[in-house]
Amino acid sequence: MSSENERPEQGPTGGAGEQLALIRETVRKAEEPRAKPRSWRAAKLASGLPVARVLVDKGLIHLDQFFDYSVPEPMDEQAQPGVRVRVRFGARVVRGRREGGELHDGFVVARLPESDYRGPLAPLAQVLSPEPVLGPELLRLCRAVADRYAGALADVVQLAVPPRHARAESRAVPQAPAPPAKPDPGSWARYATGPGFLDALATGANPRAVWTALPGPHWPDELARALAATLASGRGALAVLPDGRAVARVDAALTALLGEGHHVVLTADSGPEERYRRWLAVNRGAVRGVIGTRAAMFAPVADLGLVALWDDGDSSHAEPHAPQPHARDVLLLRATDEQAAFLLGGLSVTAEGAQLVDSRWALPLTAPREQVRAAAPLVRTVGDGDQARDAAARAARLPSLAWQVTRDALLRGPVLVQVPRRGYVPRLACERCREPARCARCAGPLELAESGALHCAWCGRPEAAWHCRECAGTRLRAQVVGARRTADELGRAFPKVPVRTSGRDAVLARVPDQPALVICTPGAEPVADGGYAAALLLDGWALLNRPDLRAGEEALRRWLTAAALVRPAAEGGTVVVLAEPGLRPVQALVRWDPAGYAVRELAERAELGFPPVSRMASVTGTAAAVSDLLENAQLPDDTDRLGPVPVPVAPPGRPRRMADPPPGERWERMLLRVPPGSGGSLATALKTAQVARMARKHFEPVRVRMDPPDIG
DNA sequence: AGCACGCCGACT
DNA sequence: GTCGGCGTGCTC
Repeated sequence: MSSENERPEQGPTGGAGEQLALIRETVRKAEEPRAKPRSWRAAKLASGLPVARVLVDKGLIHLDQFFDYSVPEPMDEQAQPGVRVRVRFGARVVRGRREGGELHDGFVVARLPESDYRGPLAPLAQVLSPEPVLGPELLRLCRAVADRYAGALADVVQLAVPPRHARAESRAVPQAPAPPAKPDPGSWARYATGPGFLDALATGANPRAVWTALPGPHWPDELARALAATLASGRGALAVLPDGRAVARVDAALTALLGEGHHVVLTADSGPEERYRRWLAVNRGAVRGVIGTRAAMFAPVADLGLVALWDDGDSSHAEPHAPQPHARDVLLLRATDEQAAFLLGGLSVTAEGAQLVDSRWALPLTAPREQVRAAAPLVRTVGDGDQARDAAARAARLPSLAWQVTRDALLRGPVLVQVPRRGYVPRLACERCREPARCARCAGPLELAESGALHCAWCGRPEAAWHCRECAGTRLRAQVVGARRTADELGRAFPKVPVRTSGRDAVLARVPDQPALVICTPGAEPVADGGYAAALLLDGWALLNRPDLRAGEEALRRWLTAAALVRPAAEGGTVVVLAEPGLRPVQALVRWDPAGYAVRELAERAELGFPPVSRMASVTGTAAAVSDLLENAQLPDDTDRLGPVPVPVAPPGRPRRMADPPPGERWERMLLRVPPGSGGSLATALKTAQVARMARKHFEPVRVRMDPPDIG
């Protein structure tokens, strides 16, 4: 959209002099040193479509407007829709004399015969490159994502189009290979509708499925076969995975299936030039298969036939940059808009996945029960009350069952031990009565430092002599212990067994098929060649006690991820989870029924009016700013307003984040909730009100966020 | 956002 | 007279 200013047309005030400065640069660049036009319009312009509509990268992006520029004749051919350009922006009249503004980067979004802007158009300053990097299809996707998230188009474009690298552009890309042959179903045969799904992809149809993958090592190959089947139809295929290790596994599987040349990998760790080179190969249509991490969700695959997303519950699928689009939503938009097949796969199922099935938008792609039984390990639970009788088990802080399983399994292969990540360590509590340990001064939660010293997590005050307020007990209970301590203690308990760790800063991809204790935090589990003999899931208490809507779903997801690396029960594979057996996520793990869990989770959320059945938005800022925005927003009639609640300030020690109020300011947050189907109008209303606020120059900031992730 | 305009009161 | 507060409008 261009602005619709109805200002009276500016007359030819001031004559040639005032425009001269403005056109000088363009004229020089266009190598027309003699041109002396009396106005911008009079410059030698492209004859057919002399106007370029431009998305200007910086400045005013909140207003989400395009700006029209004239196209100097020498740029006519190159200034096609999608190319990067430089324009002068912010020009103004200073004492009756126009001064050219700053140079900004932008993208041509359209060429037009004329502009609806009633004023003189400035010329494009430069075509940076003739490469059409923001083609009509990608632009439409960015627009749809911006609308869905009440965000600005330019913000989304910045996520979708990688930074330019001139050297990569100058290199030719190889010719696109002929479509490969249709792959065999392989282990898809284990799923009732698996081979049929591949057939549909290969014949050019657009099936949509929510796939509950069987545990074990086969899912990367199965995902690769779905991509290959789509490529066999002559169409493009895109798969988004949560991290580089998962990408590497699918890449290896697809390369084994098709060889080189049919696909590229788009991840951050290939470096900016190489990544841009691959992205260009996709954009130019030379490669039709893409496997990548989050940013690849925007990959401009030509003639897209399939979008696939693996493990949509993983938090890395949520883009951290504004407007924080989620890969699942972006791919859903693409499947609908670009009429592609859709495959949402994972070892677990999110409530969102269950909703796609519930609404009949997608079909479930699951294996029959006997296949699940054949592939899954035996899962045993250990409740909180079980005490270790064995002295060695006590020393390792393990219940006897966990101890026995570990000892037996270590004779047959590696044992995976999943421990909570730092930061997930729950609060300390009184050993006797379980009352949470609180700071005597500010009632903040107490924390145990690595040194063993006790201090308050809010005010930082060291606590030298804690005693329980309820029962006057003096002993604390650390419900879970950190990775390092667990590693130390297990190592001492099994002195002949090597201990390996895999965590945030040093993630192991694989471990060999030999007895070893493999200690890891959730998400960093190495794959064991031949499968683990057993797994201990020690973080149940920590995962399930978080005050989060998704705590149960997330706990189950992490357990399934670890447990799926264990050998099937028939081969002795055993999983021990330390959590109360009566809890729903624990039962779902024991029965290995992630889809059933998700269905119940969805039903419960529907009943409580929670997302994803209802849609929500959060509005954060000072009380005055929040109420101003909401008063002026045309919210849907059935909007439910929850709050406001005060936004907590950043605790001392933690660096201030964007979502934290600035020091000394008090922010509050309103939650808005709408019934199913009204999410779009809620986003539109908030966006419109936000734009109006900006234009009115009320610039006390208000943060608008669709689908906020952290609702309690 | 960022910057120049203009309309007000207080000053050399 | 003239300097400078900040409220307002504009950017193709």
